[in-house]
Amino acid sequence: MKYVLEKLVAEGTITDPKSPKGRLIQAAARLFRDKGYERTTVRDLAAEVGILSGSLFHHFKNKESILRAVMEEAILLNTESMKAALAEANTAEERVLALIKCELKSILGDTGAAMTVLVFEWRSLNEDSQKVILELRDIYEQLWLDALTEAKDEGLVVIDPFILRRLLTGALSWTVNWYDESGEMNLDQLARHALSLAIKSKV
Amino acid sequence: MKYVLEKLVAEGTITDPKSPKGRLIQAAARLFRDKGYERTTVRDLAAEVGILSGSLFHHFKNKESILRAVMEEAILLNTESMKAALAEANTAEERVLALIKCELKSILGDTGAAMTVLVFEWRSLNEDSQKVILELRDIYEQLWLDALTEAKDEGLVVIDPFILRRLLTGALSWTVNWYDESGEMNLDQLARHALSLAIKSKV
Amino acid sequence: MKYVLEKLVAEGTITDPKSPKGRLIQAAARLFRDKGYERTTVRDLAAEVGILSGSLFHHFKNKESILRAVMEEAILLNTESMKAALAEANTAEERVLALIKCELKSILGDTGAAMTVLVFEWRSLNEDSQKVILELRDIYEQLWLDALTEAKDEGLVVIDPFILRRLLTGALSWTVNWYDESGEMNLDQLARHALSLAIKSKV
Amino acid sequence: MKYVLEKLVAEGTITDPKSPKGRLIQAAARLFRDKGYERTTVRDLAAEVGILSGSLFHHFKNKESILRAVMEEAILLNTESMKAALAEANTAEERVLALIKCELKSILGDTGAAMTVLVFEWRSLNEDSQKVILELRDIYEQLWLDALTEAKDEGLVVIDPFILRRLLTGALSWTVNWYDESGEMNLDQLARHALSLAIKSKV
DNA sequence: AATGAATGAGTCTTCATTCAT
DNA sequence: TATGAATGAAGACTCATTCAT
Repeated sequence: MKYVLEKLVAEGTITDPKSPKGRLIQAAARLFRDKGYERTTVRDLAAEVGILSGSLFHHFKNKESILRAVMEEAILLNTESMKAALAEANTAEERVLALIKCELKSILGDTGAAMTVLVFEWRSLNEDSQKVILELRDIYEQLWLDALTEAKDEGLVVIDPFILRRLLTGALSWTVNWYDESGEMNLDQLARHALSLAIKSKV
Repeated sequence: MKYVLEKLVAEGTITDPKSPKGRLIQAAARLFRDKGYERTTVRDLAAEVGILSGSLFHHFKNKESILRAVMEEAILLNTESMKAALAEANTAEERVLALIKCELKSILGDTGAAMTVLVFEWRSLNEDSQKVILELRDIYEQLWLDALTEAKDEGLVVIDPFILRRLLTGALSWTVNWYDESGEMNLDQLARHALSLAIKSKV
Repeated sequence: MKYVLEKLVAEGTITDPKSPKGRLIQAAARLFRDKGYERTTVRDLAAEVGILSGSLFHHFKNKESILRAVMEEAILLNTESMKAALAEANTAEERVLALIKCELKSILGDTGAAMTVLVFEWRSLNEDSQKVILELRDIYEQLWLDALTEAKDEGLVVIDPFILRRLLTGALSWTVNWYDESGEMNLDQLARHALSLAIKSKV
Repeated sequence: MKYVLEKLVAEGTITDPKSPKGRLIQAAARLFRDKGYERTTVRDLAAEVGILSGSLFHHFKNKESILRAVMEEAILLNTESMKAALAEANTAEERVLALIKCELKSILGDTGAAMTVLVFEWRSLNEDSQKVILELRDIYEQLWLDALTEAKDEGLVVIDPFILRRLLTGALSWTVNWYDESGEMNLDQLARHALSLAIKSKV
């Protein structure tokens, strides 16, 4: 899975997380999640990576473009991760489970901060940025819709895939507010619980 | 159901929505949802109810206390509505459905803006306010837990009620982002879809 | 000495300190001294006498006129007290001592707050008010100058009465910052110390 | 005497009066004296040194810290000046005279505005700042007390040095309200008049 | 006389952004 | 690239004053 990140960095699709700019994006994701975009000052951001606020504007045009980068790179990375995971799954049910796991990982793992920001700070994006992110989001969502439609065709799912996806989106993204990875339920188990909501399988 | 609101107003538990202060709370809920708490200025709030910004501070100590009132009154009202709905349900399954309907109404109906604010602007609340709201929230959540535990005992639910509630919380609150009441699915149908995720009934 | 106050109240020269308006003036003197004129709000003033801020403006045209009343009445009262004290003194030295005592009483006694305000909040007075107070002050100061000039003529004082008065003004008014009436030095002793600075007598 | 200032600037104890920050402190002293701390806006301050109000907060955390700097630097400078003056005096009487001259210079000369502010705006300082200034003041006052005690021991002074100092403090600081350096009495003569109040010498 | 909601100008302070070095 | 002083618009909040009741 690490390959995905490396590949995207090599391609130039996303910023190397070890570069100054990459570290800034990561710090921003964390700060925006913890304090909110509006309450995070460019001074906070700069301090987090050890530069002064003025220097930030050598990397980004303005504050909003940092927010956009946070969101953009998170989606790009997670879309690619999903494709990789789907490629290794063999049945419809496996594919849905793979997507659930992948989404949970993106929400609860390294890109968690960015994913939370994606949900919570959407309004802070200007219209142009929203449009760009929305397009990326569509690609991502299409992977889900394809898998759920397949499951429906096989009788694993009873309700409309479109509605199911939306109920699942909420259920999964909300986990960030309660799931504790150091608790007794691991991420795989959580994924199976979620799957049990979505699918009537023999599990 | 209107009785619930009237009763609470009469008690003095929540502000009369037709009073200046009540209209301010409603306007604030809408504005905070649409623009975010930080991006909403006190001038915006005042303009919305036709007063000047300084006059706001006759009703509320500061901006944050408006946010708190929005959240507080929404929870109080919805808790009471839930109790009323539960009182009319006769079986465990009916009770779960009643709760789902009630929560959907609170999210998609009149208090929808306030409920969204409750989720999205939590961080803008100071610690004291958070504590107060958290206590109100506990009362509300206990109603859910009781109903789901009962359903589990009757074999209608397979996963831990605690986890189920949390998955449902996410699924239901997310509806605000996609459900269109003027579409072909009415709120009752949406509630039944959601119920089908939670419960293995003969439905 | 109480007669002086009663006489002035009876004449209508100063406000009865037991009337609402009179209590307001006294409260204002205290508040203006303790917090400063600017930092004292009309709400503070109103609260101190148990009314609401709006009601204040039935007694006084505006905040500044309260300040002016505080100063005006303090000078009027103290001027009258001085005249009474001078009338009872028989020698030049006694007269100077009488003035010192009288001024110390005005600074350290009931009108102390007002006298402090007179010194510290002078700039908060508008030009017209300043002119009015200045005229009252001139009358008061003439009493001093007459007594010191007489003492000079008798050889009790060596330096220019004008300069001496000014040095004394500072020395006496500053006592408000350090003199403690519950300490071991009483006001009479303090007055004699001050006299010893001013006069070369056989004391 | 100029050496004292230069030394303190070199040490970093006080701000260079020619630096932007130093000019701000001087302008603040003047403005605070003339209009009062509360009535002086940060815009006034900024305008006085030719910057915009926002830029002020690069030099000072807030308005109050400007007030504190005004007071702090004035005391530090005057304490040092006093030490230098004392070092050049040879008798007890000379030392008292040196202190009087020094204090008059501080009140009527370059630091006059700051010294006035020190007296008149004390209440506008927050508790912490008051504590800091009070400690500096103690050092300064000890120099006075030592000199007066010595004079008392030599029989030049009859009253308690502590009380004498306080009477003198008032007399000297009040000069700011009346002494006119362009008048016929120069500062040396004024100092001798003040000395004559304090000391029974052969003068 | 008293009330108290409303006014609206004014305050300090914050902060993204710029730019000469 | 980095700095950091300066900008200037905008924000929350305060407060003396007014006025209908």
